[in-house]
Amino acid sequence: MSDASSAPALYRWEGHEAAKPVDPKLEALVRDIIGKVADKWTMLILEALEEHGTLRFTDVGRKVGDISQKMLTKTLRQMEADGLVARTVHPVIPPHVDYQLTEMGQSLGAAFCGVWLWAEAHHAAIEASRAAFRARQD
Amino acid sequence: MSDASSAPALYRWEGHEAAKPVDPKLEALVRDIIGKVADKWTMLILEALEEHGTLRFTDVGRKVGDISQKMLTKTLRQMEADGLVARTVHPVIPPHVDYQLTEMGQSLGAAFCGVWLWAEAHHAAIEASRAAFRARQD
DNA sequence: TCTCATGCTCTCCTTTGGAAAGTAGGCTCC
DNA sequence: GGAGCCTACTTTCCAAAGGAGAGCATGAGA
Repeated sequence: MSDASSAPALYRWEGHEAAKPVDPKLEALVRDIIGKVADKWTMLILEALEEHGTLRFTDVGRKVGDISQKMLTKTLRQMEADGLVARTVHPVIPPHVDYQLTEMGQSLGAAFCGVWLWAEAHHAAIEASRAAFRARQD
Repeated sequence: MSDASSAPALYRWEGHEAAKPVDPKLEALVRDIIGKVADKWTMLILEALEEHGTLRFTDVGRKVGDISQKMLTKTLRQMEADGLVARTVHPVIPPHVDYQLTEMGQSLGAAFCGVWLWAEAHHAAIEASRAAFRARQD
């Protein structure tokens, strides 16, 4: 992905576009996916569904924690559109909607597993870094 | 942090609480780390530094792409505070500042590697899902 | 003297996200 | 028979996050 080899590589900040020898479509798409997927709520919902299997709307919110209904709706919709979760509506009164991970959602959950493990493994080091950084600021 | 005296914040919407056998402190901390780390810009910067080694401020911005200087500064500062990147200031004129991943940053990059691979492997399926979802909406 | 280079910082304005109230509609309880 | 109730949203209003672009410091070179 090194574009420094032959491209002038001008600043995006100044209105130019960097010439990239990589397929720009794929690049943009992967970037878009990362932008959607590397989201706090997406990760948290993914984890909740991975852990509990099938959940109803309110239960997802409960497992995730401090999420507003708006973001819960929006994120679930986005995940549904991307094929990460399956949404099953039972046409009963009162409404009953189930959410569960698709196969693709499960594979993404597996991919994120390493990040969770990393967070659990390094939280002490991170706290130490933050304290040191704070001290350094004075 | 946890508003309930002895349980993590659950059932925020209705003010109830559910018994979770997990340590709420660790839970909150890991959640905080995920909230910081599961960020579009953090991931993109991490990837840029992982791929190119040491980069200067403007180069990071160039490699990342469409990032505002404000977010670049803010995200780099956050990553520095968390011990993910090392910031080296060479006191020359004009200013010269280098950024590179710490060991911890590299390990996080490795943890995220699976997500990048996932994104590259599933982008076609995601696009198909989106198209199908869009069609379903009509 | 004037400009440039670099790593920020500041200001202004748009977009995003949170809190809470509203909605649909069959069902139960009085 | 009508007053809620239940659940999955939706809407409204407001605060916070984020983007665009200009400004700043400061010595070197033109």
